[in-house]
Amino acid sequence: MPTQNPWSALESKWQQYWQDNKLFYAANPGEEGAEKEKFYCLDMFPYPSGQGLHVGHPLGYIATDILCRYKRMRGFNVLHPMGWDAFGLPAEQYAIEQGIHPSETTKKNIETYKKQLNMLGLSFDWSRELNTTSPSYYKWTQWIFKQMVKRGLAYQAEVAVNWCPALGTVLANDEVIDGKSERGGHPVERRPMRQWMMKITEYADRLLEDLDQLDWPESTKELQRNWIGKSIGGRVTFPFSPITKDGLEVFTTRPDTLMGVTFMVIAPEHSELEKFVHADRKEAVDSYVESSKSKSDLQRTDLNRDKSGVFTGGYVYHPITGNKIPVWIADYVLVNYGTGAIMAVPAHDERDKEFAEKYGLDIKPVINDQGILINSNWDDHEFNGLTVEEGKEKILLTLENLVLGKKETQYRLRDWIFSRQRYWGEPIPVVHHTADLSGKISLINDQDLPLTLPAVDSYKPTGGGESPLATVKEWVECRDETGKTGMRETNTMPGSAGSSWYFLRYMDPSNELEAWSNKAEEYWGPVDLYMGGAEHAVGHLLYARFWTKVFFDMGLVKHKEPFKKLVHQGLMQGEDGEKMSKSRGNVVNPDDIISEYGSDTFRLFEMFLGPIEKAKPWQTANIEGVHRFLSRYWRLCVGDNNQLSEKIVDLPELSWPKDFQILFNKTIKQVTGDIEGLRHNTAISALMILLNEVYAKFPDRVPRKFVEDFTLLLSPYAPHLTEEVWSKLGFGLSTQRASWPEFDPSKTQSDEVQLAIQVNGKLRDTLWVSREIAEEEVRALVLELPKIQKWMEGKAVRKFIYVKGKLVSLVV
RNA sequence: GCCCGGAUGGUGGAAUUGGUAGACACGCCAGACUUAGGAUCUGGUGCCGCAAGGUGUGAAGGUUCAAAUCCUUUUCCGGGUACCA
Repeated sequence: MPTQNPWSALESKWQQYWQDNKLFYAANPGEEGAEKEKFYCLDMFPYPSGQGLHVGHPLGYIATDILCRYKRMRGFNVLHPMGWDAFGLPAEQYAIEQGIHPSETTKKNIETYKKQLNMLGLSFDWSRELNTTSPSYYKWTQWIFKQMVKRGLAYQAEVAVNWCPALGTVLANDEVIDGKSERGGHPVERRPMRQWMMKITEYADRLLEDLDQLDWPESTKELQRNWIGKSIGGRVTFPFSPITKDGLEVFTTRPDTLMGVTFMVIAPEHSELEKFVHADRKEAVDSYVESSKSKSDLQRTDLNRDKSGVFTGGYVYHPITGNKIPVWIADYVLVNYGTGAIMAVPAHDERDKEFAEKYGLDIKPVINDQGILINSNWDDHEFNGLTVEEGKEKILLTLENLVLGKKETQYRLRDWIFSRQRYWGEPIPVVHHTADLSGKISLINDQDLPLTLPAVDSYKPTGGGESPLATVKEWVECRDETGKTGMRETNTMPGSAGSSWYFLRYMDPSNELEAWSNKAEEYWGPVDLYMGGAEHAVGHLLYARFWTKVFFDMGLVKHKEPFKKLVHQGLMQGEDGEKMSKSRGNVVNPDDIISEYGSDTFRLFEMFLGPIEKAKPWQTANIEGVHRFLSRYWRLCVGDNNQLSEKIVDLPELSWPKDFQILFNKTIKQVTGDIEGLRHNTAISALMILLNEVYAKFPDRVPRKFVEDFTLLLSPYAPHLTEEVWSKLGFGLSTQRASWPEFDPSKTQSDEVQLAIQVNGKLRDTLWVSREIAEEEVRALVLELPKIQKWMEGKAVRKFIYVKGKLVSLVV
């Protein structure tokens, strides 16, 4: 039989007390408390799924909660809110599986989540709770969409999209993994469709540049840099005839290799393909185009290294030499990057080389091993002897003078596909005035927002690429303000719409738009610490940065970046070291752990497992350690009669043993630094050492001052037990209203230190000395040590190294 | 393939950023108190060795008086990305 949580009654008591007394309320500008320095600490809000929380979810919440509780004690005005990201595919699929309307399942799931979070004693300001699916919230998501349209940043386009037949919707690039849907792992194909798009590419440069000023994990910044994928190079025209200036345009990052071009390759989908195809090659080209069309993206990548292509029969002319260059088509060239065509330099590009070798095309080296241009002179154009960098510069300049080239920058980043053919999302506030949806549109008036999602029975995808909303006739057909009839847009917004601005919404929980441009954002922004999973490194985190920059340009916010510091909590694996999942059967439910050990033990244990950002396996067996520690603390403070222990007496700090005074001050220093750096595992270990030492040094009488300070140090970690002890100590207010303990810097290290004595790099002895001892004195003492003399036997000291307070190293 | 990150006892992890490797815990061993203990307390615990001592941070080299930490090569694991010209 598992033991029952011995502290369950006091846990609920204090959780209630905190809520009743608004202990975690964040003061807005103008309110009492707002004159304090602000600290905005945000956890990525959860997706309330049907499964509830597993022990991995709270990891980040607990870590930030500890920091927030500490910051309040340090006198900060702390904003620590929580909300629900509930629109989108997962919620809808869950609803379809269960046969219940998504609004109902969402409501139920949120209740479960909230109950579970509250059980953990997390200090959220629930007065600011938000929900992306509530009309009062998505009213503003729709309003933002309108601003995007007005600024030309949201537009419609017929684009090749990631269409997932099984899900019946398009997916954003970051929702597609290995050619399969992130949700469910269904196959995804490319298909042209009318979509709403967000012009994130217009902000590519700023999104890239501003990364430098962010206190984010370097790996995440690098991921975003790669995703944006900026390439600097040039656009070069290979003319159709030796005398014309129009021709096949290519993008290259290596203009220095221009003289090594031996053939051209265009993508099978290239729009100017017909211009190159020679009559006797038509059949071969057509069949190649056809075969690559039938290949899905997945097949194309599966085929991987094996390149294929055919000669078109057509030629273009080299912009400098005027030589004829054959034009091929091959599907290793992508139609949606650059110009969809490349100049092939098989001598200096692996892919071109592979292709040239397969089809017997010329290979002409133009750069030697030292990175110097060779074979690159033609007439009065002399490029030989230049370095690669000089070559890029000079060749591009030459092309510019010939009107056959110019500098150009390309990005890998694509515009954000902003529509989904789904029911469970924010309706797009647009009315179409033409039947084919490709003509005039109007935006729905601000006073008519929110445009609410109709309550319908059939929210399942239609399968034909249309949103289920299209079947709701009475909703689709509408009139605009002039009385003209129109048809509402039936696509909805993607799941990442609501999460791209929610951090701003918490700053002012009122429903007024003015809330934004006012002091609230100026005061609270940006988020000081953002905690969440690394899986959002390029999706959510990039979209949120993009919108923030747009808001900045609109004058709605004063900060260009939403999240100053970012930390990813590591993955909590199952006991088997595998990812926790229902199918593996290795999911641990926090409710079970809490009912057995209590939430303080649970909090402490999750933090004690290791560094917050590291992936680590859950180990229920190890929980005993922190539970014992808390029990020892409890027994020290509270007697069997449930009153404050009689052992606790007034004993001035100066009467404590000297080494304990040192340890006491040292521990305050370390715990303080560790909390600020989110090194909760080592902070807990320091607290354990201190408590062990109290048991050793004060078996009969425990100094009251120690109990008070220790209780405060422990309070961010174990808030329930410490509140109880704090009140038993006679304090009327919560530990959250007390000041964080100070340490005496002069007492954080002892005067006596143990030196390590090494002979020829090996540890041979140790020696206790005063910290400030002179080197000469150390030398004399060391040379007299019997063990050291034994190791020196007759040898002379060649070198004597003394590192103050640390060690002595002798070379003999 | 490319780009990041990691590898320390039986286990989770420490290590003042080049200075006594293994803190703190779990587990294990021994003991104390107990009718009893899966409660509590005390001691021990990297490996080899009775000991002196040797050896040891994925592997192999190197720099240094001194390397888990810096450099080179390499293996394995995790994450990202994939023909981006």
